Amino acid sequence: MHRETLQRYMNYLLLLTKLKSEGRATVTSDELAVREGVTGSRVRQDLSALRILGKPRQGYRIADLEILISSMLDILSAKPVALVGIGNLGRALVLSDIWSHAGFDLVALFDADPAVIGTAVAGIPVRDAATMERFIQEQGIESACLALPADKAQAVADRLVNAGVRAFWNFALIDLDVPAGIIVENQRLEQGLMALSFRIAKRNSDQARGPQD
Amino acid sequence: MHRETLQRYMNYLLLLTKLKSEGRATVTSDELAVREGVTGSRVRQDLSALRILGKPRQGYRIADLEILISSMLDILSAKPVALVGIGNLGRALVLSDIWSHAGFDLVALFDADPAVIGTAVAGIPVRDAATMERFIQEQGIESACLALPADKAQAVADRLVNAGVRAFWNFALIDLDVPAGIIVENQRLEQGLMALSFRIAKRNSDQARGPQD
DNA sequence: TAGATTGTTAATCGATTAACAATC
DNA sequence: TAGATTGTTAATCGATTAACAATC
Repeated sequence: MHRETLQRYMNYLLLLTKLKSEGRATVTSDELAVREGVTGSRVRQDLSALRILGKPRQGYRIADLEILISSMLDILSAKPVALVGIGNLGRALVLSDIWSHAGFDLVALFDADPAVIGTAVAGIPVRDAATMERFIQEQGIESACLALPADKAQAVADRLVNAGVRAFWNFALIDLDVPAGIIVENQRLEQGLMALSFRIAKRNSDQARGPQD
Repeated sequence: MHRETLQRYMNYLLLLTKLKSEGRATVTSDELAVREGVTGSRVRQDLSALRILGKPRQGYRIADLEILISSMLDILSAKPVALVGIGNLGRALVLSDIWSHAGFDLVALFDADPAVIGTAVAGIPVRDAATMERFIQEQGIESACLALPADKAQAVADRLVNAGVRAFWNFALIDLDVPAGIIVENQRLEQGLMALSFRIAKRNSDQARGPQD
């Protein structure tokens, strides 16, 4: 599946939650389309691909859509995940409520700093990174979030792969080198900011040229 | 410009930095293509669109590429930007080195919590959010990063727009309502994690079915 | 019933790849 | 020179839109 398509499904889900909070029970393809900047045709094809059926004159049932898109994304289950690196970013992530929304259950925190080992964040104890492999193996944890500096990420990733981790959510600005079959989802904050820079430059030059062009 | 294309330019830039650190001075379109998972043809078209010229048998000069892609993204200048919300996420962002890499200069921090007002992060003083509008106006700041809870983001965005801010990097999980011409770049951490969930589910089902399919 | 909206096929559009003469 | 690689045009491919019969 194309990344744009996946993005679209996630945006549908976001819109559905909003519509539901407004008390709506059904939604038409054109409504979703307008908010997503695409045609109703595209939406109907997306939903059709998921075997979701609507009814003429009524549209689609929001509750059905939510369940089917969620199950496609596999965010209804709760996959155990460990987070390594209890710095400011790590803490922010631990304290957020994104884990359950995205189909994960944050079960373990690790850091190498004696000052934070033994403390707890959001009720989850911070364990000594030296004990990482053993815990990961015993618990059968297959996903990990790396909230570490770039110079430490590769070494930690190597250890985690050896312990059985098969999927990473990586915040370090580095291309991790992992064996085939291991998934790395890079969260490059820098790129969001660069994209903003580009969009500002483009808007300013467009406005300078005038709207006729 | 399509979002995928913009992404590609940013990835080229990342690869160039890496190649330069390895002592390379030139790079061919096929080299960039392989690392980006695209054909040399696509790379040559991307670079051609930027009026970047290579030389047969040698490829492109890395130094030239870096400057031209950077100037297209407008990350060579230093646009002043303010950050609102000195929580864990805000601190992590302030302490990162992404601002200058992406063409921004972080010049002001704001928070409403008396406990942090008057303190400093990375040498930058945290100001009272009550004085936000005045400072933004006086300094002519046109960009802002929102590292706030979703329920406070809209109100702060409204105030900032009134004070002259015309571009937002938004971490709050909310669709900001802003006037036409104001740019909002949403950094949805949740979506990265959902994408990981989907990729894991897909890999696991692919492996279960076997590689023949 | 009448008509709004679906589900699906065909048409369009744009992005990507292929091809190859030009050239360093 | 010979040949690797560019720059660019044509071909292909896939995503998006348009169209419309089916239907609730």
